[in-house]
Amino acid sequence: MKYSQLHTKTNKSGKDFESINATLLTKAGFIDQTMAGAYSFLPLGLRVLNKIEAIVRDEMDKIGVELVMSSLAPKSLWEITGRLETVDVLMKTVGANQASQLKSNNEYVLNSTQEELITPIAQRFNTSYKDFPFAFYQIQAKFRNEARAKSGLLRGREFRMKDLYSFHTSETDLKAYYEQAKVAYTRVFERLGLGADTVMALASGGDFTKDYSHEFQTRCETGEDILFAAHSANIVFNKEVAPSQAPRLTDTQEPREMEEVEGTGIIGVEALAEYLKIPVEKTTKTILFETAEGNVIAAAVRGGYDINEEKLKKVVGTTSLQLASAETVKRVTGAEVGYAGVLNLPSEVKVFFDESTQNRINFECGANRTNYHSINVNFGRDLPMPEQFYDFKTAKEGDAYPETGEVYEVFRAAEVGNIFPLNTKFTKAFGYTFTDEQGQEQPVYMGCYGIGTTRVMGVLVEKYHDERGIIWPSQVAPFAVHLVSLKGAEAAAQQTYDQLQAAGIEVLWDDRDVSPGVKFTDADLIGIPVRLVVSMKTGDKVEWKNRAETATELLEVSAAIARIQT
RNA sequence: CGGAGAGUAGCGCAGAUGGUAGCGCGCAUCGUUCGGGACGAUGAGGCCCCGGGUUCGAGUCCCGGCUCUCCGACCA
Repeated sequence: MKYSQLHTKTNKSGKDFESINATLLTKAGFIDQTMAGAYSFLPLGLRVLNKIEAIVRDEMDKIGVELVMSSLAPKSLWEITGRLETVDVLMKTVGANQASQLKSNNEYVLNSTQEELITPIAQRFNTSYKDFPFAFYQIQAKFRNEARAKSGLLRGREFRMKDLYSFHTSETDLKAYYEQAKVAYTRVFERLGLGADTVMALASGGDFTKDYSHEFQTRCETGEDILFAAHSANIVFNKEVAPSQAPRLTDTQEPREMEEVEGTGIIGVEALAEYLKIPVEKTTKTILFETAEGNVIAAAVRGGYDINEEKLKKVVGTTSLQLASAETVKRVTGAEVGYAGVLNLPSEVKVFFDESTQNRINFECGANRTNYHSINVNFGRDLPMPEQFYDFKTAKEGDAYPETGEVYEVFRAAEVGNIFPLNTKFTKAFGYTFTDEQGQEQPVYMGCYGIGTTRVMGVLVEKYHDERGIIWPSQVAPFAVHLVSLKGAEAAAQQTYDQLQAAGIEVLWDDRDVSPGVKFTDADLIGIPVRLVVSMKTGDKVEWKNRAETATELLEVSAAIARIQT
């Protein structure tokens, strides 16, 4: 293709976005921002997206069959699963109103994922055990009304995703397929050029599943997720679920007499530690929650840590936790919010201690008295030694994996894929059962598997660029060759272009009448792997340069073609 | 959803204290250039985000919207 036929162009004096992928892809003419979180894919960008999706499609065809579902759904489908209310990023239309010319009063959903559509489709055609297992997938735009779209293609309101759904007669079969899907995903990311930096991490299944979900995460400084890797155990956790062991304290102080000290208006462990002139680790953060069952519980972590409510829920054994209201705090502790401690709480308030609170001598905690803090508190003297210490803090750098004691490697990553064992969550909602060999109705098990193809494109740019522009891995590059012709070599360029095309090589020919410098800087910005220059200097040969390198060499056109084809 | 900033030519921006809009890039024409963002000359291009208000007069001041960007919260 000739550059002049793209009808888009680079804009090197354009605005720098905060994210590298949005800046480079916009300046180089791959995408155009319509609004926050929504982008048009221009001719160059579409070519890259198509290549990414072709790789995904090729691997998915091995484990499923492709279809495409409607993006629009009636809200009734989403009411069946209850997700109309629980998915807060769901895009919903409003019904006809006085300001609208719509005759229909229907309300619609723009699907954020398509369990609500695929489950009835699967059900219609597959109700015998003989039909199982099977999987459908599609690649299509998804809509999520993110509160804040950001980071270019990494977090959009409209984005493209490959979503695959598998159906099984048993949890065992689902698990077996799930492992196959992991293998297929690993191959996809290898082929996309992200293999070396992509790991599988355990993450929260959210509303989808009580089990862990599995995320495919690519190391990336601008990624939104923080991962904790325990290499000795070959396991990686998303920060949201990482079990953690705080660095052990070796305290040799002599126990001192407990006392209450005034600290009017001092709230928060940092300020408190400074005020009391003690290390933050000696302070204790005590938070009161109300459980789904209506009980009030107290959770204590050592200063410097945050409470991870998901982890705490599992420890407490409840389905939801809500921060206790100011009134409840006052009723239970007798003090205003900010002075809750673990001493002298009413017996009906169960206290949970995080393991980070152990091995401390003379620690601090709230006095359950407004404006007062207790210091020189010791287990076994001022309050009984807890029967058990738990782990419900949010892991932080320096913490260890409890199973092995290995200090985690902590790094940022971007989520490029996510797979969930849904089990019967959706099939139950739709009453989807199959008939087994004995003629009995049995529940259908289900899994779902996503890859954000537009996000992958953003991640690729985040990882593969330099100060001059993008450096596409060849398997996803919009073209294999960027042919640059300089003044006076028009005929030779045309001939080279024809030869490349005849050889079936995807070539972008910069046929514009602009100065050499403009063409070279644009070629670097666009990032096609191989640049071939034809000029008066090169005669009947072409100059070869790899985008990622500075060295050039002069080659016969046929030799260049042969090299590209291998 | 909390906090901060912004909206002026296709793009990026400047326009104290109110007086009828400018720069760079890009675009058009001509000429000179031509291996790492060339140069000169000429020219086209504006509902200054929208709606109210104050004023003789508003891009500028006031009120109300909308949109975008950034930080944080959230993120199946």
